[in-house]
Order: sequence, then structure tokens, then C-alpha cells
Amino acid sequence: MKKDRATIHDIALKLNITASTVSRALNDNPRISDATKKKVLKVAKQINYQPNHIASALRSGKSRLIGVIVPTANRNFFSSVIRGIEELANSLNYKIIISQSYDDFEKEVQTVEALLNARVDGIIASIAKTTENVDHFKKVLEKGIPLVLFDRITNALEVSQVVIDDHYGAYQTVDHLIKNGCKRIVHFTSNPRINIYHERRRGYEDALKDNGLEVDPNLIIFSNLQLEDGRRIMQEIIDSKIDFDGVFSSSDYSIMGALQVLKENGYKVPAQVKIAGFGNEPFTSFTEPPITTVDQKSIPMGKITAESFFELLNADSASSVAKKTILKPELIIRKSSTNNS
Amino acid sequence: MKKDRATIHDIALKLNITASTVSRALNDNPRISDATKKKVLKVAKQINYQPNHIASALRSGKSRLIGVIVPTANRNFFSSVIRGIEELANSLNYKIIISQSYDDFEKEVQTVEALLNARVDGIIASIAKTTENVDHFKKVLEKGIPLVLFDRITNALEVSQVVIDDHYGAYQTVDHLIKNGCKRIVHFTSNPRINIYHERRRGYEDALKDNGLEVDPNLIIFSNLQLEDGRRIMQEIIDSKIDFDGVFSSSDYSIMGALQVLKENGYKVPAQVKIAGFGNEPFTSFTEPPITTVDQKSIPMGKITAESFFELLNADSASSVAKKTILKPELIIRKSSTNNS
DNA sequence: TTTTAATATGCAATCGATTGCTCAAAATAT
DNA sequence: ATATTTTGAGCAATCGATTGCATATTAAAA
Repeated sequence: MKKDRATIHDIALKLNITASTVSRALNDNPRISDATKKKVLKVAKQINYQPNHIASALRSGKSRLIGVIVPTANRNFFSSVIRGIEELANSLNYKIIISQSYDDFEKEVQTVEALLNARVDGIIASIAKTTENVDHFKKVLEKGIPLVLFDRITNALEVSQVVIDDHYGAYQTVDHLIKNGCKRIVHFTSNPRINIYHERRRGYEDALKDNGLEVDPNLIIFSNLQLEDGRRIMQEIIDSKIDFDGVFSSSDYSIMGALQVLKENGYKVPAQVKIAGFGNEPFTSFTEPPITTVDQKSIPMGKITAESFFELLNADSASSVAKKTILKPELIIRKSSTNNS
Repeated sequence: MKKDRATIHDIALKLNITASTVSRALNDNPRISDATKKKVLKVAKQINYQPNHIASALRSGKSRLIGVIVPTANRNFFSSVIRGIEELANSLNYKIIISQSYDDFEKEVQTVEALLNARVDGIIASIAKTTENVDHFKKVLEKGIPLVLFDRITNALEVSQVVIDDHYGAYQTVDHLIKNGCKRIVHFTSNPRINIYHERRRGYEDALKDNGLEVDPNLIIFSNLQLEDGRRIMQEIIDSKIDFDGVFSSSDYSIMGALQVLKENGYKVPAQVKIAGFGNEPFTSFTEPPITTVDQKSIPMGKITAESFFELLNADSASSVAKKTILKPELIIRKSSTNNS
């Protein structure tokens, strides 16, 4: 069990040259002759040399690590985005450190700190639900480290951002529900300080108005949008005898809970109540009936997020090219919201 | 936009002491007086000093990074295990680098290599489905770097491992199906070189035998166990007119596909066909009927995996304490497999 | 043949933190 | 008052790779 790893000095020793030459040979520096390069490569392979990225990072100041912060990797949307980021990053010889904030502000702050100490070359993040203050991200910018936000963004920061047009997605969905006969549509939403919920709600309201329907505040319910929240809220609405014939949720999880409760209470979906969620989580296609939802274009989002990141990374810090990319989401119509079923 | 980060030398300069002293002060070394320590701490805070882990890693040879390789983070089981690992790791001041192999052998090999180059202090992994050769993991061991495997393990390696008792889980499930009247149970399985599928199949066969039923090779179907595989296989079985009254799948995804096809073909579940999956993915409780499945105890598994890892890390490399932990999974009985529905 | 220009490599400093060894000053013991 | 400890810090090397600035050798030009 030999623990010692080969270094460029070991190679140098064997060939009776200096470490500098070895280093240059390995980096394909034109100042080194092909003959030497070949010899170096050969010995490197022979003694199983593996570069020490730590040493290189210290010297160059570049760790080739990117910190990625998501609320939770356990969601189709986030893991797809991560995959998109990872693909581009890996092809450019970067590794990503995935960290989860679990939607907890404190954890997010600590994570940012830890990533900075690990000397990541940049950070890509989607903000936690409970985050109301972004000083920790400001610190990142102050250090001149590239930062790109996606999906859960904030306007308090001058950074590159990638989002979908949440207003559009919600508008399309609600318009679709109305076209299918809904007149009293309940809306599940969450903390309005979070851009995505705010925008989706605006889309909901605008669609109602444009179709000559009234916005009834009693139909707009705030929660954490988990499955249990959907269940609880749906039951409360049913119990309160409020009149409704549709539900549009900002999350697939809470609409799932609502669907369960609706069925438990004998409501026919979509005959009596039409419903739609947001996020296109895979399970929405497994339910009975399958649930209409909005696809967030996670793959392109990951790709574009990574592209924006590397653009920033390669830019001369002076011309900080903070730009906002907005993708169009896609309404996925399934049985839960249509008449002809 | 100042990019320069403070170092211990900056602190030393301000206080007219040496960097060594600062370093010791920050590490609370007893050889430094309290007065000096206080001054150092004060200046450190004042100039917003943040330790450079890279430099420290180079010198100490410890990066305080743990590489975690999973087939995909986009699965409830894996993300739960990751969470368990992360919690313990963070509390000990370690960060984890999560990498996904996407169940691809080549990617796994590259990932291991990349993690080694990043000089992680150890690796925790669940092996990719397509991996048939574990030389890349052997290399990890040869370097004396702690390696712990969970769930998808291999016997070709002398390392600490954490698994559930797959045989037990499968046995319980199949026994349950039989007790509920099934006599011809189809089994969806995958590559038998992967321990979990092999064990689950053994459990399936043993349960049949112990109940006086025959093992019919025609009922054992190999695939990748994705949803589409489940759909395809189920349709093929139906088309082939093979007699069956139950399906036990080694994966929740393929049983989901099977359920869809069964319903599309007019089969009543569970009245005519009883089904059960494995994994307790959240969506199994959302389906109609909800699907009986096996919970893999992901939270304890993550915790125990991390514990085993740190045990190895702290052990004197001589007494390598490779140990295997086996957790009991839990059968979650739902409507898809019971009579009284 | 001498000068100039390429070409190939070496030297030594550097990145920031850590640590074994040395040493001066202060405290205690004889 | 001298000898011995104890305490607090400094010096310099180290981790492994990189790089600006020589330098030696060879080739081409004058």
C-alpha cells in the first residue's frame, strides 16, 4: 500500500531534467522539444503520474471547481439543470461541487462561505425559499467571483440570471383552464418575495382579467406548496363551501395533494374540477388522471446557465456582462384539465 | 472590486509578527499567548481574512473534500442517502463533491480519476449499472484512500459497504403477494452481476419455493428497469398470453410502466393482477392504486455510510477496518397488492 | 568566420499555510 | 546571584506545479 504519489519531480529525476521542463512538457508548451515531450509522457504513464490539482490551483489561483447551490437535488427540475451544467463544465475540464441549501437560509449562507473557502472559481445558484437577504451573495461578487443565478433569482443582485417566463407559463395555463370552462379558479402560491411565485401569480391574475373574470383574493392561497399543504388547503376549501371549479398550483407537489383530497371527497377530475400544476415533475404523468402542468425547460436552462457562467468567467472582469436570459416554458396539457376525456 | 484576498501574511504584517505565529494563533496552538491570539483574531476579522483551503490542503495533504458518486441524484433514494452523508460530513467540517455517473461505466471511471486529481480525502460510491470491472476503484484503494460503497456494491473489493438486505426485502414482498393469492408472479430484474438485483431475485425465488411454488424462468425478465422497459415488457407478456397474476419488480419505475400498460389493457389491479415494486419512490403512493413497495431506509443508510467512512478515515491505515453493514428494509403494503380494497 | 537568431532547458521565486527546530526573554529554582 | 525551565515567537523548509528570466547549444545569416 504505497501512499506516495508521483510528482513532476519524480519524472524529472528519472529523465535527468528539471521539474520546469516536465511541467512544460505536460502542458504541451511549444518551448519544449517533441522528443522531450514524448519521453516525459512515457515516464509519466509508466510511474502512473497524476497531476496534483491542489498544487496547480494554489499556484494558478484557479481551482477549476464550480460551486452549484440548489435547494434540493431531489427534484427533477434541479437535477436536470445540474446535469446540463455538469455536461458543459466537464467538457471544459471543470468539476462541480453540488451543495443543497434545503431551502434554508442559514445553510445557504454557510454553503457560500464554504465554497469560497474551497476556492471555487465561481458559483451557480438557485436561491433558497427562506432567503430574504443576499449579503452572502454580494460578498461573492465583491471578490470578483463569477455568480450566475437560475430559476430562483433576485433583483437585488446585478448578476447573470437564467429564468423561464413564469408569467407566460401561468398565463397560458390559466387561459387554458378558462377556455375549458373554468370560472372560479383557485391558485396555490407561496412567498411573493420569490420571483417565480410572484410572476406565476401575476400570470394567473392577468389571464383571469383578460378573459373578463374577476380576481377573488379568497381563491389565492399561500403555503409552502408541499404535498401536505395541497391536501390541507384543498380540504379547507371544500369544507368552507367556497365555490370553485378549477385549481392552478405553482407546484406539482401541492396539486398532487389537492388531487388526492378532491378524489377522496368524491369530486370528479376533470369533469367537475379541472386542475393544473407547474414543474412537469415526472409523477404528474403517472396520476389518475394525469396532471396538466408546465414544463420548465430544465435541460436548456442548465446548458444556458453554464454558458452564461463561462462567459462571465472568461470575460475581463471589467466588462462584467451580466445578462438575463428568459426561456419560454411549455404547457403540457393532460387529462386533468380537459373536457373531452 | 478588489480581488486580492487577505492572507496570514497580511495579518502578520499589521501586527509585526510572523506568519508562523499567525498560523498558530488561528489554529489555537498552545504555544501562542492569549494576548497574541486575541490580536490576531481581531485583525483577521477586521480585514475579512478567510483561510485558503487550497494552500492548507497542499501543505497538509488533506483537502477535507469527500467525493460522492451516485448513478443519479435524481432519485429519492440516492438524494436521501446523500443528505445523510452531507449532514455528518458538514458537521465535521468536510465538504462533499457529488458526482453522477449516470449509470455509465466510462463516466464513472473518469469521475473517479477526476476526484483523485482533485485530491479528495476519500470516496463514497454506489456503482453504476454498466460497471463490470472495478479497476478504477482498486486504484483508489492502492493509494490508501478510504472508499466506502453503499447499495450498489461489489464483492470484488475489500472495502466497507452498507447495504440493505435485498433478499429479505424481496422475500417479504413475494411472500406477501403469494399470501394474497398470487401463484404466477412475474419478476422484473436486471443485470445479475449487480448485487442488489441478484439478491432480490434470490429472495423472489426462495419465497416461491418456500411456498411450494415453482420458479418459471419464463416469468423472470431482464431489462434496464426504466419505466419504458416496464411498459414494453408488460405489453409483451400480455401479448404472449403467458399466464400470470402478479408482478414483482426490482424497481418502482418499471412497475409504474407495467401498471400503466395493465390498466390500458383492461386488467384490474389488484383484483386480477397484484403488483409490487422496490425502492419506495414517492410517486408510488400517488398512483391508482397506490403501489406496494419496499423502503430502502435511505436516511439511516446515509448516516451509517458516512460513519463507516469516517471510521476508515480516522483509522491507522494499517488496521483497515473494512466492515459490511446490512440494514433491514421495510415492506410498505399498499392497495396494489391486497385483496380487501 | 563571426554575429545573430532560434531552440531547448535550467534556475529560482511564487502561491498560502504549516511545522520542526532554534532562540531569546521571562520566570522559577537552587 | 547563577542555573534551569518555561513560554512565546521567529526562521526556513515544505507541499507540487507554474513561470519570468536567464543561459547554453545549435542553426542560420552576414
